[in-house]
Amino acid sequence: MRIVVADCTVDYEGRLAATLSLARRLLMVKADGSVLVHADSGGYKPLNWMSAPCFLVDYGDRWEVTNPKGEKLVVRFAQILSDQAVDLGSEPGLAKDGVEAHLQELLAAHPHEVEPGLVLVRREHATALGPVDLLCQDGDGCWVAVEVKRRGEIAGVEQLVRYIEFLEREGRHRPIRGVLAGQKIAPQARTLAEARGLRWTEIDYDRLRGLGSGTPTLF
Amino acid sequence: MRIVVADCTVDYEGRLAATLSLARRLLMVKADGSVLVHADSGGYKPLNWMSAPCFLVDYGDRWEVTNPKGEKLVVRFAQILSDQAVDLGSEPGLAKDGVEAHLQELLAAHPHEVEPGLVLVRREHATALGPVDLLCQDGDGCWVAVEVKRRGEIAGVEQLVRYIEFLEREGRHRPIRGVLAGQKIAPQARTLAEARGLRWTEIDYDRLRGLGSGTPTLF
DNA sequence: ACGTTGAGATTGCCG
DNA sequence: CGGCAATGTCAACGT
Repeated sequence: MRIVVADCTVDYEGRLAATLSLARRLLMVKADGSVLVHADSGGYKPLNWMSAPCFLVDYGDRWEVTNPKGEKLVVRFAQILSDQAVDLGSEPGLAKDGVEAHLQELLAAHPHEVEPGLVLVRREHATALGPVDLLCQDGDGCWVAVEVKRRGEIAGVEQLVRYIEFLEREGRHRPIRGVLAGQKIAPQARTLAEARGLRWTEIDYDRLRGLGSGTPTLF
Repeated sequence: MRIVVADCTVDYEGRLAATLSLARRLLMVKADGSVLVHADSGGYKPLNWMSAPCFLVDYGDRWEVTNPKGEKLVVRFAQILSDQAVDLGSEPGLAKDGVEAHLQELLAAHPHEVEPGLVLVRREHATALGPVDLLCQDGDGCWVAVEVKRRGEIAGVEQLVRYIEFLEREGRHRPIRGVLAGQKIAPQARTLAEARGLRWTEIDYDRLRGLGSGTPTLF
């Protein structure tokens, strides 16, 4: 990686056009060729960047970075204050815990947390439109399709509607109704779900995690 | 800004839990307190980070970064190879051109570019499901809801369907039909739009920009 | 190879 | 201030 601190202007032309006027900034050139332009604030996103694969030509007073899609980033230097090269080696990678997959796993183990009386029949039930997260049955034998989202939004409701429509039409799981389950369900998603005749429910992830991922103890 | 190159491990606990095993990485501490952990590849996004507002305590062999929401990032150092402080000053800011807002503005000024004979009645017409980008009428007095997208995809079609349904049911704008307008309309979006009885049209942004944003000259 | 989906987002707008 | 949508997403996964 190459780390440069410099007074510069930056111009990007590609998906849109974006310009940075003269100021002091941090530039990173990663081993894969990608270029990042960072200011001293503004969160984790660079002001401007070019993602790999791309090609950098260093003219000394400016960099021209292009990629195969025809996008172009030009950095013009007024003054270079620091220019440092370091070899970082390879990255062993990031391990994550607590994403949607975990929520789905926990709800699969505890379907009654979605709705009392619910029994899991199949997880990731395949349809032509994609997999239904949890396919269940309630105490009356009615099928229940559960869509699990970390955060439930309108797109999740639409997705669930498509599954329900498909399963209704396909005929082997009738009657069927749908439930959107998530840590948070957005107000507009609630409104749309209700308008579409679907239930929604907010799940307490911490409580659920406390129940464990195995079969719950009965006594 | 403080720029550190070091062999380290990183642990994050917050919205989720994420762990990085020992490797050489670039750490940035911005003036607003935010911390970024970058590898030598992987696009513009850091492996791990903590956004401002947050608070860093430097114990020499480790950093503990916390924020008011109770999230925590811990960096443990095995070896620090470089530690550099630079003053970047303030950032004059990024100027963008060519995003969805521009396209909508231009189409509001030139609705006939969406469809000949179209007249704009209201921009950003509010409904309970969200604002309709352009509410127009055609030469026959039929209402036309126009959804503007930089890139038209399936979600845009679904969005337009919801608006049409709502406006139909609500009754004050009947009859009504819908048009999806964008610089590019994805093949799947075209298919779905047609299946749903909606029109779609691709807009030549450069040509539209040439027409200007004011009222078009008649003669 | 391409389409789909999820993600610790961030910003701006508007109610 | 909160809800909501857009963003030059990006990466992983499945067909």
